[in-house]
Amino acid sequence: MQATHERNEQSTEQVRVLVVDDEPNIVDVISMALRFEGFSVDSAGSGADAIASVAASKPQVMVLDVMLPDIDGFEVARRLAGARAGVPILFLTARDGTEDIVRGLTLGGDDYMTKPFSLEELVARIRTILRRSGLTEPESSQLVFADLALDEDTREVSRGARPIELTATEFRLLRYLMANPRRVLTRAQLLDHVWQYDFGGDARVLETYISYLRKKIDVEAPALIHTVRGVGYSLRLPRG
Amino acid sequence: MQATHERNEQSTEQVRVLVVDDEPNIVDVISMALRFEGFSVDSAGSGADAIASVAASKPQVMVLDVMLPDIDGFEVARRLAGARAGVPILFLTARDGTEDIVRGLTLGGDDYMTKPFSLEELVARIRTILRRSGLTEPESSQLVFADLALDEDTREVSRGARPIELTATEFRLLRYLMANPRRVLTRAQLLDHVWQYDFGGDARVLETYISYLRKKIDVEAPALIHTVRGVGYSLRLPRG
DNA sequence: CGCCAGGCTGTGAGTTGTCTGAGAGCTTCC
DNA sequence: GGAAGCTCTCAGACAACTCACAGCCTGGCG
Repeated sequence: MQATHERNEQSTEQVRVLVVDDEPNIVDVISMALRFEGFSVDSAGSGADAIASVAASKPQVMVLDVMLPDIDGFEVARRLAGARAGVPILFLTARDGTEDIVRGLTLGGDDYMTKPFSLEELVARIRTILRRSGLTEPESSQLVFADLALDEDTREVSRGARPIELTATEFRLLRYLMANPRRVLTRAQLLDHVWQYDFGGDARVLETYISYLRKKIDVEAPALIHTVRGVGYSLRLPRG
Repeated sequence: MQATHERNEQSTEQVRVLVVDDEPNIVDVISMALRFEGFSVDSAGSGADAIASVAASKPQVMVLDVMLPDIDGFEVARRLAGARAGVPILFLTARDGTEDIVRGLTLGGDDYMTKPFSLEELVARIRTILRRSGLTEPESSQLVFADLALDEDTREVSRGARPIELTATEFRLLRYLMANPRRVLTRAQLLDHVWQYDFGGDARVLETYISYLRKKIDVEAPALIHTVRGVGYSLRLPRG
C-alpha cells in the first residue's frame, strides 16, 4: 500500500538494495515496499544467485535470508566478506535458535530481524544501517512533529519536556504516523506497515493501539492523533 | 458517468488501465467512468484473460476483482508477480472475510476497495496509485477553486482561512464538484459518482447533502454551489 | 397573481464506526 | 519457574453518520 516519498529524495542517486530470499512472496513484498520508499531493488532466490548479484550490481546494502536452499546466509556473508568490503547486511531469520547465531555476526554495520516483521520496521532498519555506514547523507534520526519528538536510534520519545515510554508496537505505530505527518493514513495502510506482514487477525487491534498512544501522548496537551471516521487516522495539529 | 477531462492531460500518453471482473455490468460501469476520465481502458472477464491481457497490452495499473470464475484475483496477482514488475493493482473485494486476506497483499503500490464503492472513490484511488508509483507527473493532491481548497491526502478542506470539517459523503461530493468546476453536473451524474453504484435509495439524499455542504461552505461568503433548476448543480463563482 | 413542480431543510430513526476496559495467552526476564 | 509486561481479542457503550420523510419555500409559467 502506498508508502510515501516524503523522505526519499536520495540526493542524486538511488540507493541500491539486494534482497535475497527463496520465498518469492517475501521477495515481492520487500521489493515493492523498498521501491516505494525510493530504493533501487534487485533480488536473488538463492545463495549462489546472491553472490553473483553482488558482483554484478554492487548493492549498497543487502537484505539476506539466513535459510536458503543452497548456501545459507551466514556462508554467503562469509564468502562475500573479502569482496563485499563493508557492504552491510540485514539478516532475516526465523524465530528460533539461529537468532543467537546471527547476533554474533551482526557486528560491523550489520543487523538482523526475525520473521515475520513489519515493513515499517524493515524500512527503518535499512535507513539506520545506511546512516550508520555513511552511505546516505546522515539524515537525522529524529522525527519531530509539533512538540512531539521521536528518535529512531535511541528510541526515545517525548512530548514537550515530558519523556514517554512506548512499547514496541506503539513505537512502530507512532513512527509511521510521524513519518507521514498530516496525511490521513488508512486503516489498511497502518495495518500493512505497522503489523507483521502475515498479520491476519482482528483489525481492531489498531484501535486499541491508537487508544494506548492517545493515553500516553494526547493527555494534557492538544490532541495530535485524529480520527478520520470511515478512513483512518492522521497526525495533525488541532485546526482552528 | 460522464466525467471530465479537466485533470487528465496525461502529458503526452494516456495511462492504460486493465479492468478485470466477471460481471459485465461492473466492467462496463468502471470502464465508462475511467474512459471519461481520460484513461485508456482494456478489460477481461476471467483470470486467464487477465493474464493474457497484461502480456498483450502492458497496462500501467489494474483494477482486479478477487472473485473470478477461474483463477482468483490473488492467484492472478501472484502469477503476474514476476512478470508485472511493479504494475500496481487495485483489488476489488466483497465486504466479507476476504477483506483481511487482501490487506496482506496490498503492500507495494497496491490498494483495495470493498464492493460496492462509488466511482468517485475508485477514480481517486487510481489517481493516488499512479501518483505514488510515479507513473504520472506527481500532480498535486490539492484541488482548488476560488478560495476553496481540498487536499486529497490530508483530507483537509478550507474556505479562505477557515478550516472546514466534512463527513465522508460530504467529502466525496465536494471532491467531485471541485474536480469538475463550472460544469453543471446532473443529478444522475452526482448520484452515480458519489454514491455506491448500487445505491437504490431516495434520490433526494443528494439535496440533503448539498444542503449540508452549503451550510459548511457557503455561509458568510459568496455562494459557490449553485442550483441549476431541472438539471443539477454546479460549482462556480457568482456571476456579476 | 396564483399555482405547481422542483428544491430546501429540520427532525429523527436506524445503522455503522469507534473507543475503551477487562482479560487471556505469550514471551521475556529475573 | 514465577512475575511482569506485552499483544491481541472481545464486548458493551457511545457517538457520528446516512438516509427518509414531511412540510415549507421558491422560481417559473400560465
